[in-house]
Amino acid sequence: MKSFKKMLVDKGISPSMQRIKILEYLSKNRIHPTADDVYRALVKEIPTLSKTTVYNTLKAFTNKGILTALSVFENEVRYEYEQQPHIHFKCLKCGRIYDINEKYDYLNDKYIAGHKVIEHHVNLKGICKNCLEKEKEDE
Amino acid sequence: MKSFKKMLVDKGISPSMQRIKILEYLSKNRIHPTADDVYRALVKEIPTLSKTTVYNTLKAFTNKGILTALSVFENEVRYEYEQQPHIHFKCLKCGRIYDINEKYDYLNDKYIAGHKVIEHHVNLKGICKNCLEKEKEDE
DNA sequence: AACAATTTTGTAATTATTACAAAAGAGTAA
DNA sequence: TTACTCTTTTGTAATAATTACAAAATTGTT
Repeated sequence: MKSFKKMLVDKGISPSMQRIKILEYLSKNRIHPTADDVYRALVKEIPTLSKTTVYNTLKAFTNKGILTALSVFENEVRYEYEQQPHIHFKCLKCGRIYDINEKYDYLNDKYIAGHKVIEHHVNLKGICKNCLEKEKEDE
Repeated sequence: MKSFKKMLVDKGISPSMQRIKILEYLSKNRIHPTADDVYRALVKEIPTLSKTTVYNTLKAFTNKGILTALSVFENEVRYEYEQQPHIHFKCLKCGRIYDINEKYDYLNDKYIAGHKVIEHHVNLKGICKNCLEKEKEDE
């Protein structure tokens, strides 16, 4: 597996310690964290870490296509490690965001009503499996 | 056509002047406005209007299903007058949001990976027809 | 070691939104 | 009309996410 360091170099980003740690965190914690989540997790290891660094780094990674920024119905941005396009499901009860790897017809690079599509996001909202089961138990 | 006043009464919302004007604005301006857009447009007519009223009213209307709240890739909420489910397209160049009435397989009320779907949003990002044409002209 | 370029840090500012209590308005019964 | 209650609106202050920006630290190079 390609090291995070090498990955950054390949993308033309100089691999500082902070940047490597942030990338590593996103790769190992597939929980769609906010910038603040990333900061709170890493400041334990890097006590001098600054939020501005986190914001700058997440933005830079997103621009380079290393991460994807999500707006799943909330007014805070969440990030995820780049992977195959997939569906996001947000539970209205517990707030968790699930990845759903169902097939759908990607419109990326296609034209629709004359508009050129670059990104195609599918966001679902509802009650997740866990919460549905809990509801049943409570009956 | 049902009056805005009657529409509110039917939904169990007492039809104050502010509420009627806000609903009327959303109905007549299908531009996916933010709360601030609504405020700035209406404060001309209603100089005493408060932003809190706008926020409260938009939230109440959304809860009653009169409006839909969108998070189309930005960290600000936009609102639209309730209508058939449709696709949203956000232009990366001009920032405009277009409604696209293409057919797609609505997952509402269905189950996917055991999760119950209540809302299904499709958000596209790209370059809109207008901006594509302008790009061509500039060549 | 000295220098230049890059990166990180910390603080202040900005923006969207919410909390909350006082003021205003509307409806109703005496 | 007046008194009373309930609802809605208003205005201000607080919160939360994000950005701006300049100083400090780090890195690589001569």
